[in-house]
Amino acid sequence: MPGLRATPFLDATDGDAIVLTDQQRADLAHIGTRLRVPRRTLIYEQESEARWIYAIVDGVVKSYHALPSGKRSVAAFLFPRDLFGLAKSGRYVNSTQSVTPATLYRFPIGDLAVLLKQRGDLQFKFLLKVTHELREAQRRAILINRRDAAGRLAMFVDFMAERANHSALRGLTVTLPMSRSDIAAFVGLSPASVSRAIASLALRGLAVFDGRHHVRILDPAGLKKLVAAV
Amino acid sequence: MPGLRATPFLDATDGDAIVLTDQQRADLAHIGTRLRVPRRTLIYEQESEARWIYAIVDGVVKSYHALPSGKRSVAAFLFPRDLFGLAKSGRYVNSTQSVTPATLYRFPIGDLAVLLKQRGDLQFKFLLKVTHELREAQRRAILINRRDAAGRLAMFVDFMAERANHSALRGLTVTLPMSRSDIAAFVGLSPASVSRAIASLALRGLAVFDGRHHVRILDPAGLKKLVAAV
DNA sequence: CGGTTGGTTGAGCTGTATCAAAAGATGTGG
DNA sequence: CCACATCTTTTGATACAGCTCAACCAACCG
Repeated sequence: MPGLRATPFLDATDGDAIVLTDQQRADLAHIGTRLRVPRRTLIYEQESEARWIYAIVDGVVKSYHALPSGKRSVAAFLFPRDLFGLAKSGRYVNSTQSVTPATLYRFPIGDLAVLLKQRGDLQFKFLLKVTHELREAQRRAILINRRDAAGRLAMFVDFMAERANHSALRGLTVTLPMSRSDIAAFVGLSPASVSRAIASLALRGLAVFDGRHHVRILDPAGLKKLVAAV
Repeated sequence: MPGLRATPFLDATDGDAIVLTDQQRADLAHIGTRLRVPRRTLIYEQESEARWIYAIVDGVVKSYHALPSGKRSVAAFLFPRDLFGLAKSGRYVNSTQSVTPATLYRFPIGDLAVLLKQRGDLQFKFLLKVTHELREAQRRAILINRRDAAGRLAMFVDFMAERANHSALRGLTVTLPMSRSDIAAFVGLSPASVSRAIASLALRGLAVFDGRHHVRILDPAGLKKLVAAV
C-alpha cells in the first residue's frame, strides 16, 4: 500500500498530511509491483533508461550523483512514503541505492502518467508531493551554504530527527542508518570534518553519538538554535 | 498569455518543451489577472498569506529568503515562463521582488487548484514544471557544494547563458540584470569574493565583464570545463 | 554637483580540505 | 568461534581559500 508524505501548500494543517483514499491506493496498486531489496542494493543507475517511479513503503534509500571528478554527492535520503525516480528526457538523473533493507512499490512510468491524467485528484496529491520536495530542496540549498561544519551537521541531525520520530526531537535518540561518508557527501563536508563536527557537538553538550548509528540529543533547544544560526 | 518552461521527464525532446494548448491558455487566462510591475517591486513577502500563484510573461524576478541572522539568501532567479508562489500551509516561504520591470500573470491559488483537478492534462503540465524545478534545485544544491569561488561564478554565468539565449553559449554576450550582491547571495559567496572571482575569470581568459550587467564569454569550452570540474 | 548606494581592492584571520597514519569495525574463511 | 584482511572512522599537522573589516573608487540620483 503506497503512501505519500508532504505538507500541502494550501491547508494550514501541517506534518504528514497527504492521505490517499482507498480507491487511489487501489488504482496505484493495480499498476504497481511490490518488491523487497536487501541493503546496499543498487536500484538504478544515473543515465540509465527511466522506466519506473518508486515509492518507499519501508526502509531508507539514498539518491546520489557521481560527478566528473569521481566524487559522489548525495542528493537526498529517502524514507517511507517518499517517491523517487526523478528523470530528465527519459533518463534517471541520479543513482539510487538502498541504505537499509527496503520495501518498495514500483510503477511503470508510462502507466503512471496515464493514470494521473485520468485521476485529477490523485495527480493533485502527486503535485503536492513534488512541491513539498521542491520546498525541501530549496531549504537545504540555503542551509548548506553555511560554512561551519558543526552547523551543517546540526542541520542534518535535526533533519533526521524530524523524519524518524516525527514527534520532532522528543524521541531523544535518533538512528542514522547511513555511513559517515554518506553524511559527509550529503552535507558537503569531508568525512574528516564530519568526524570533527561530531566531536564539536558533543563538546558543546548538544548531542552525543553512541556507536556508528545512534545520536542522543541532549539539548534540543540548543541544537535548534545552532541550526537556525544562519 | 501564460506559458511554462521545463524539460519533461519522459520524452526525449529537450529544451523548452512544455507547450500549452489554446484551450489551456484560455482556461488559465480566465481565472488569472495580468499585471505589470516596475523594477524592484516587492511582489510578496515571506510568511504572508499565500493567495496567488504567479507566472512570468516578461522580466526577471528574484526569490529570496531572509535568514534569522539578517542575511538574505537568493533561492532562485525567475524568468519568462517560470512559475512562482511556493507556499507551505498557506504562507509563502520566500519573498519575491522584480529585478527588472516585469509582466506577470496571477492566479488565485484556490481557483487554480480547482481548475487543475478538473483538467488532468493541464495539471500534468504543471506537474512536469514542478518536477523540472525540483531537478534544477537538486542540481544547484550539488554544484553549490564546491568551495572555489571561480567555479561557482562560472556555474552562474553558464546558468544565465543557458536561459538568456537558449542557444547555449553561442550568443557570446549575456546580460545579468541583477546586482553583484544578488549574485553573491545566490551562489553563496561574499560580494567581495564574487568580485575577485570575476577578476579570476578574466585572468584565465574565460569571460570578461563589460560594465555591471554584461559578460562576454571568450572561451565557452573552457568555461564549461570549469563548471564541470566538480 | 554633492550625496548615497553599490562595487572593488587590500590585509589579516579563521576554519576546512588535504594528506597521512593510527585505531576501530566489519566480514570472511578456516 | 576466532584470526586475519579489509574497509571505515578518527586523529594529527599543514596549507590555502574565502570571510571579515575597512578604505577606496565608480556610478547613479536627485
